[in-house]
Amino acid sequence: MQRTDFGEMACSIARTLDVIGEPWSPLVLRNIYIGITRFDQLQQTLGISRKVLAERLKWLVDRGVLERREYSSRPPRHEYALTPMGTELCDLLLVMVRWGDRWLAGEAGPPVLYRHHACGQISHVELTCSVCGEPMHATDVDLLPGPGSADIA
Amino acid sequence: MQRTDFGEMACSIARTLDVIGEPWSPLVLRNIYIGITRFDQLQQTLGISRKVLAERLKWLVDRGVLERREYSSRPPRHEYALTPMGTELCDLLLVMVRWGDRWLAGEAGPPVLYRHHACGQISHVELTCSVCGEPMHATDVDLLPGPGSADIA
DNA sequence: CATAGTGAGTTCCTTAAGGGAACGCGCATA
DNA sequence: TATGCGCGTTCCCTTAAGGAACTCACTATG
Repeated sequence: MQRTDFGEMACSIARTLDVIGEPWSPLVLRNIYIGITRFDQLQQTLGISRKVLAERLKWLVDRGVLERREYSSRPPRHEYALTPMGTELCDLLLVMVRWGDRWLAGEAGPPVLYRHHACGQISHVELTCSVCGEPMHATDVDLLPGPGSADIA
Repeated sequence: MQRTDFGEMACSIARTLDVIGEPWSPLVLRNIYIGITRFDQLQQTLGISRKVLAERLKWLVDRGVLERREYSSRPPRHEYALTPMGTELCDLLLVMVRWGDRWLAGEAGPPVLYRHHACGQISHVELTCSVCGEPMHATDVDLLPGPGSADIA
C-alpha cells in the first residue's frame, strides 16, 4: 500500500501516529517496557515477522523512541531500550490498557493488573488537568487554534 | 498484507489496537470528535481514500465505537457519532496530543490548544492514579497477572 | 420533463506493505 | 570442523491502501 505521510500534518495526533501508528509498534514498545528487549525474544513473544520487526525497530530508533545498545561486544549483541521520549510514550499504553480493560476484557476480567508504587494499590490511570487537577476528558475541553496551527478552524 | 489478529491476544493493548490500530482510525475518531461527522467532509478534510474511509467507518460502527444515524430521511442521509465507548476512546487522543505536542511540535508550538471547562485554563492531560490521585506513569507501576491472564509471566 | 447536483458509498486497478521461510554473518563452544 | 546462537536480510506471495470513476437515491433548477 502507498501510505499517506502523517508526519507532515499540523496535528499532534497525526504526528504521533507517524511514530507509533504502524501496526505492531505499540506492542513492540510494550514488550520493551516489560523487559523483553532482544530481537529474537520480541519476535517470538509477539509472533511478528522478522522482517517487519527489523523495520519497526529501526524506525523507532531513528525517531528517538528507542535506543539500540550493545550488551556484549565479543559476540556483538544488541538490545533495545526506551529513551526518555519512549518512556513517556508508554503513558499512551497505560491509557490503551485502561480502555481495553473497561470495554473489551469481558467476563474474564483484565489480563494484567497495575500496582501503583506511590500508594501500593491496584489501580488504573485517570486523566486530570495539569492546571487544576480535576478530571479532564475529551468532553471537558474546548479546542482553540494554537501557535503551530494551520489545521482546524 | 495479511494482518495478524490482535483481537484475540490476552492483552488490552492488542485488543485496543484491534479496534483503532488501523492507520486512519484515530484521525477519523478525532474528526468526528471535533464535529466533522459526514462522509464527504471526513474524506476531504483527511485526504483519505473513499474506499478506506468506508471500511473504517463500518469497522468502527461494528465495534461499537461509532453510531451511524440518519439526519435526513427524504434524501436518505447519514452521519456518524461517538458512542459512550467512542467518547472514552477520545481520551487516548488527548494523550497522543500531549505527547506529540511535547516531542514533535518543534519551534512552531502546538497546533491546537485545549481549554479545560472546569478551570477555564489552557492545559493538557496528566495521568494520575485512580486510587490516590498522585501522578501515575509507566515507571510508577508494577505489573501483576490479572484474572483474564494468559500472557506475560 | 430533462439536466445538473449532492451525499454516501462501491468497483476496479496499481502499488506497496505484511507474513513467512530461508539464508547470511560473526562469533563461541564441542 | 561442525554446531549453535543472536540478529538480522532476502525472496516470494498475498493483501491492503490510494485513487479515480461509477452508482444510486433523491432534490433543485430551467
